[in-house]
Amino acid sequence: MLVRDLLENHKAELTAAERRLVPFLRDDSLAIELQSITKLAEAAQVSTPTVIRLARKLGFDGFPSLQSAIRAELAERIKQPLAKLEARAPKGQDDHIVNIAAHMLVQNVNQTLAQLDFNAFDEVAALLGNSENSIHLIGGRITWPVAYHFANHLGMARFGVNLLNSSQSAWPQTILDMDEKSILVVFDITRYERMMERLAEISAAQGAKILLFTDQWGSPIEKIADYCFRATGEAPSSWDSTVALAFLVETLVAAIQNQAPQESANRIRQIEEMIGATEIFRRS
Amino acid sequence: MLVRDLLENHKAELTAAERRLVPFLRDDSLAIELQSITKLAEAAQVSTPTVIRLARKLGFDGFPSLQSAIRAELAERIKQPLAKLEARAPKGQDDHIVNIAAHMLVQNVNQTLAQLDFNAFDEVAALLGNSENSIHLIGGRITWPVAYHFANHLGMARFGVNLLNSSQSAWPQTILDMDEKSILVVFDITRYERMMERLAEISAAQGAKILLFTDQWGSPIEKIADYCFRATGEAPSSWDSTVALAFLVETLVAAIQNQAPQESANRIRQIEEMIGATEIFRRS
DNA sequence: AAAAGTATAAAAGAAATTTGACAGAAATTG
DNA sequence: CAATTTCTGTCAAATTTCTTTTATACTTTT
Repeated sequence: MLVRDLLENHKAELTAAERRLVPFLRDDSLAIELQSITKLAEAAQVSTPTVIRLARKLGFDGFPSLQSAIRAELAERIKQPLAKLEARAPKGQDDHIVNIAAHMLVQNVNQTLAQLDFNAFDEVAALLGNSENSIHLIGGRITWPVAYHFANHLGMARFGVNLLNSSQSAWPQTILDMDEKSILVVFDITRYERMMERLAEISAAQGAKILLFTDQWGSPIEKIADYCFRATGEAPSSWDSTVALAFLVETLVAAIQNQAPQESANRIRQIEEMIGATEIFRRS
Repeated sequence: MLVRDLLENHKAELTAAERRLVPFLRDDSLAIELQSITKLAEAAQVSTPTVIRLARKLGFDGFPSLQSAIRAELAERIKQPLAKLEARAPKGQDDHIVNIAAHMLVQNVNQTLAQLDFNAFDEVAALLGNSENSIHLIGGRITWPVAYHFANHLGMARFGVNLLNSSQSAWPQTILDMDEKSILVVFDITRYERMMERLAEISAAQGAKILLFTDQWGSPIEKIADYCFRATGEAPSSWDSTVALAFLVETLVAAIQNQAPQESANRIRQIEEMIGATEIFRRS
């Protein structure tokens, strides 16, 4: 039962001083601001014993219990930027791995969004969309497919996209080309790979901008990265999920495309034509 | 100056354990929930002295100062009545592309789950987990990274996983090897690729089982596939999202691992040891 | 091998809560 | 209107909880 409802249920028993407290318990921002019983009492112009007496009347142990109940409710309310997934496995299969995974997915994306700096996101989209900059991408053991996916779509939107090979022998010539007009996009999640850190350091020294995609723990590359996005990757297996990373990447692609819808459309038409020409693909 | 900015400014000085704390300081709901330094430390899996060191590094007296700064900011943000419910994306950014994309993601996964045959899912997991079967994977222009991702994880769980190259010159020898003990995993979304259909037909003729991952419209390969999963891929760009596909794939990996947790654990340990031996990766 | 970083645990310190006693105010009642 | 009851605030002391310090051992990195 929510604290609001408790207040409603007990309103008949409340005394004048206690009623003065009610608005302070119902207002979210005040609940956050007024951390101690003393501050709350002062704000509501009552005494601290009155606060405790009210908490007891509502059925709590004392003030801390009441306060943590309020906070838990507030946190729960703020927590859901994403709608919960609806689908369920039939017949009491609530604990089917698919449902567990779906649950984790929502959590991962929620947490990723919670940490996302929208301004940085927009800046990065602008940076990557600007074809004066050359883009180099590198992924790790697990994240390489995501880097490929990103490179694939970036390549459809613009020129100058280069996916680095996982074998380091091909790196030197790429590094040589890096300058202030270069962006190195690094995907680095646990277990963080030392060579990627080196690559980032060297590239940064050449003047390249570093854009890092990492996990909830944060790669050491964060220290030198110009932009950094963390994507939570909890999974019901021993390995980390890269779904939230893929989500970020696809959304960046969408943002870039939306920046220059006209150019984008042109380029897509050209690609489509080329696909038709090479006849690799089936119609429709 | 906001705590977020302080974190950004000091990110170069932060150590690994301190970085682990960052998401907990940036996420609103966590800031509300985690009241004491002890709970925060436990949640972020660091020690309480680490929390205090970070607080000092950011310029605060101690943990309480840091915490009240965070709460003050949060209260300020929540205060604006309009933004009350969505404290996340500030100032009417409801239509920010990230929010739209998140919305679409949920829809995609919901639709994918609604269409998912749980029995088929379990059967496929058993099939793929059985190391008597050899597995061949093929992906298309857009879906190749997902195929790679799947192959990557399957390869960590078992032997006999073979990712087919996108260039068809290498296909014949693979096709030759296919028999009743073979499984061909095909990723085929619009624009459906004719060569993949051919490959599936030939493989089926050889006796191989066909497992198809496709989009909401359904690839023509569905006709000959033994198992078929549809993953919806609406995206706020001109291209389709493969996030729901990646979700299915990762969940299958989890299901396979859960079938034989012991073997899995052994294999993982071996992999970890090998990683240590080759010294490619940084510890922890 | 040395240095930096980190966890643990115990102890000290600080802050907040709670208690209890009491007195004054307000409301109620006869 | 006076007596009574209830409510409330003040204050100080007791208690509890939380934070901070310190020292040590262990791990990781250089």
